Amino acid sequence: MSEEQNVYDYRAVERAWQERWERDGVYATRDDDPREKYYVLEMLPYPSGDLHVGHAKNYTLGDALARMMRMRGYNVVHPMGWDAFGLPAENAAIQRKIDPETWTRSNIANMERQIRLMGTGYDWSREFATCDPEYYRWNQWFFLRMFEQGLAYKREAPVNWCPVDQTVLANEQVENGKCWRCGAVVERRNLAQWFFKITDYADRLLAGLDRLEGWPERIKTMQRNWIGRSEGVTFSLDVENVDATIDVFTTRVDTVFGVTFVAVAPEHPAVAKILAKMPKAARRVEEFAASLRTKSELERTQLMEKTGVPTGAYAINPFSRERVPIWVTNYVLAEYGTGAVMGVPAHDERDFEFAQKHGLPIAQVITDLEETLQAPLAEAYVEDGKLIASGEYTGMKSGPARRALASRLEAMGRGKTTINFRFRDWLISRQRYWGTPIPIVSCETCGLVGVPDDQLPVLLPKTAQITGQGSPLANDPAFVNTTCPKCGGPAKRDPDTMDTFVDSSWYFVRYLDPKNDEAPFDKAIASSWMPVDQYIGGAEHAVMHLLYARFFYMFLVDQGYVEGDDEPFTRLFNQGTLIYQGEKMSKSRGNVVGIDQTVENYGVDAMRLFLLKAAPPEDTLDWTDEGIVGRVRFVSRVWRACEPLTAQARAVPLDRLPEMRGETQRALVRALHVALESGKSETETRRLHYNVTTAKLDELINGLTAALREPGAQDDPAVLYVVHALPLVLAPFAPHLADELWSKMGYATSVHLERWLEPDPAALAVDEITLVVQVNGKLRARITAAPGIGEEAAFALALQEPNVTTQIDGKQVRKRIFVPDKLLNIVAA
RNA sequence: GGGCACGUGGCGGAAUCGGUAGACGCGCUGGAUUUAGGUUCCAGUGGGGCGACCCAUCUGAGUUCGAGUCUCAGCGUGCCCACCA
Repeated sequence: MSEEQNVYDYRAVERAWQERWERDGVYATRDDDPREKYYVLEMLPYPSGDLHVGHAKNYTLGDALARMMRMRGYNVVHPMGWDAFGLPAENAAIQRKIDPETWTRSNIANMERQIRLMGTGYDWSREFATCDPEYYRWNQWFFLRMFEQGLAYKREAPVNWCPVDQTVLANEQVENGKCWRCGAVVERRNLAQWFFKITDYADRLLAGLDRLEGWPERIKTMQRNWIGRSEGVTFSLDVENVDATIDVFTTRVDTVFGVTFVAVAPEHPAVAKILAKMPKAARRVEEFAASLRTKSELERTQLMEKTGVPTGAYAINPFSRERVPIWVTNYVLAEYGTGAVMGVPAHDERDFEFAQKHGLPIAQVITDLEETLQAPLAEAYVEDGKLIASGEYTGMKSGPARRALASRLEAMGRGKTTINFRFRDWLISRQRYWGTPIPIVSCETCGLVGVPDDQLPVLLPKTAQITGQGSPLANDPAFVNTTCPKCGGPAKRDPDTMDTFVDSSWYFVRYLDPKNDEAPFDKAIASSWMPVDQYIGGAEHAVMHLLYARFFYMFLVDQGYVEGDDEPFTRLFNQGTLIYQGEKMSKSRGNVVGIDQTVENYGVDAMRLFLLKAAPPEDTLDWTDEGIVGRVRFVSRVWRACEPLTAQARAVPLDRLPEMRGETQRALVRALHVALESGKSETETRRLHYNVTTAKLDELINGLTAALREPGAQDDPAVLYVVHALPLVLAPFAPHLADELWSKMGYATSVHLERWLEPDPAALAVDEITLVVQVNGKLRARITAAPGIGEEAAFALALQEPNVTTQIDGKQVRKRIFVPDKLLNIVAA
């Protein structure tokens, strides 16, 4: 056979194996498999249209892990589906007059084709799209269960409104005051909306993080910051001559003697009562409030100076009995704490700035322990310290003073210790079409009534007009007008749809029983597979999806739908993003490298190997068109080295080490076992640094190529042993090449159903080691010795090295540090 | 402004425990094969020096027999949060 004919035809080989895997159901998973379960999951993709190599990076890592775990003897489930609801489909409908469903389904078809093209080993029998009525029916069903529990509720509140997308947004979906989707500046509006009471789970969501040892620390930190727990006290201040009290929350009650004003949000309920008694102030306060109402949250918080107007009323400090003015301000948020704060300019930066601007007194009541602080303060002193000018509490340190003052407030019946959270309930209603309809009917006599379970799903109406003007469901009388399930009278359907993050909050359980039409999933089946052992996805979901899904799953466990731990994702791996031409690869930047072209030009296995090899998976990866060439070379080298020997190789058994004639053979077999060891340890430690394992594969192929140059190599048992084993070690990373070689050896079943070889300590052992000799910590010689050489013998050998003797000549050996098989350090002076 | 992470050749990166810095790949240089180009194979490739050697992991201190790795300070980069009382 000439060299030219032995070219690896990756296009034909890869296509053939993908078809065969599909036909033979190689990646289908059974519930009754007795092996230990392992659930690998990549975050559900949104079907935007086309995959690029950034997606491929994500799926390749999950696939390599799934294949590795399967070969290590686990019953692996590795499903895939589609996060199919969402705004882009609706925007396509507005711009191109395409039905959102048609647009979405065709994107799914294309992306599924591309994922199959990548040879990723999913169990496609579990696939679904969240826009399937068979799926979103159960969103509605869970919504109703939450509604019954009071965990889903409707209330009017100031909410984030995106003027471009014409819908409200959850707090988590507002980034720097702008819409996470379109970037428009978000407005505040008072609207009646549906919420999930995620704040009921605040403590559990926090406590659970401490148990998630397999999560990146930074994601846990982000969730902790987002939840934002703070301990303090809430107490009430009387308002002079007005029948109202103002509650304030503070973490620094030790500064309470320094209160020189009270600041309230314009929306605070006490404001109206005060203005009724203060007609002179009413006009300026109302004007001020009106000027704020039209401002976006962004302008109100970030771009504006701290400002406010006095109400003319005074509050009484419960400790000092001092009268302090009540101001309406722009920097106190109605939605956080009590919507009012005690103003302590001396010890809070915001209050300091506000007091300076409005000429309010600054009363220092905390000093540093050395008492070096001089009044007047140039800036707020916000550290803990020692109380001064604080009545009977003067002289106490901040910590004890906080406890003493809190007890006193409780004794006075004026306050209590409080835990406050920064995050709010999850706003889940959207004034858009392409989502799960909220299964609630509003009846004039019965109020809000849940749609009965046997009438689910509430289907998205095909009749709705999607124009971008107003809410499509609200504008569709055929959908809205209905009868009340309770009294039968005329009623209206809720015109909103659910945030698509509801869809992705429990999909990972549905995969386990995807065809169930009597329940969202079978309890026993779901409980046997959950939790997800390894979840893989980007860090952009740290405080959205990953928080919502944890909350949702806690609810599922509480209600007994699933049994077991209430954390759904045991381990989380955050993939790094992909960089191309100096920028993050994305469709909107127009710098994407497509899957189809890459696979056509280089082959799937080369693409996978490059994505695994170029950087550790958590790092950002630079895609280079030159870099992948190295992997194409690797694939060809494997093929040229192994293919001619496939017929003979199978005769050399893999259950024991082969005959090894010399050091070349020992080194070659060792290189195989080093690669096996690397793959095993990267998987077991969950570090997943297969970039290192692929480097070991390079060394193995370099060794094999070198060994094949020696005469008689074609019949060398060590060479044939390595060739025989190679498909097994390649399988997780280059699955097509591995199966092709395996089948050429005469095996009838896929290599992916075989066991990964255990690295053999005997193969890894070396018969000589290099011992580093240092003098005073500096490298002076390397000596070759047998493993396990003793300190005295090593020292004797070291003294024969001229570089060592020169260095210690005329000095006294003070000390010797000996690390067996590694190093001898001679300390001489 | 706060928090977290990171800083190693021309480039991506390796060094999992404090113990040979730069594995492996890309690129580059030279050679063999080839009519030529490409492919493939071989050798070389951090800097300095003829040399035994010296210098080198952002900068500066420190701990240690020994520091890319630990500590402190500074500089730089990235990400997240940002009037949260």
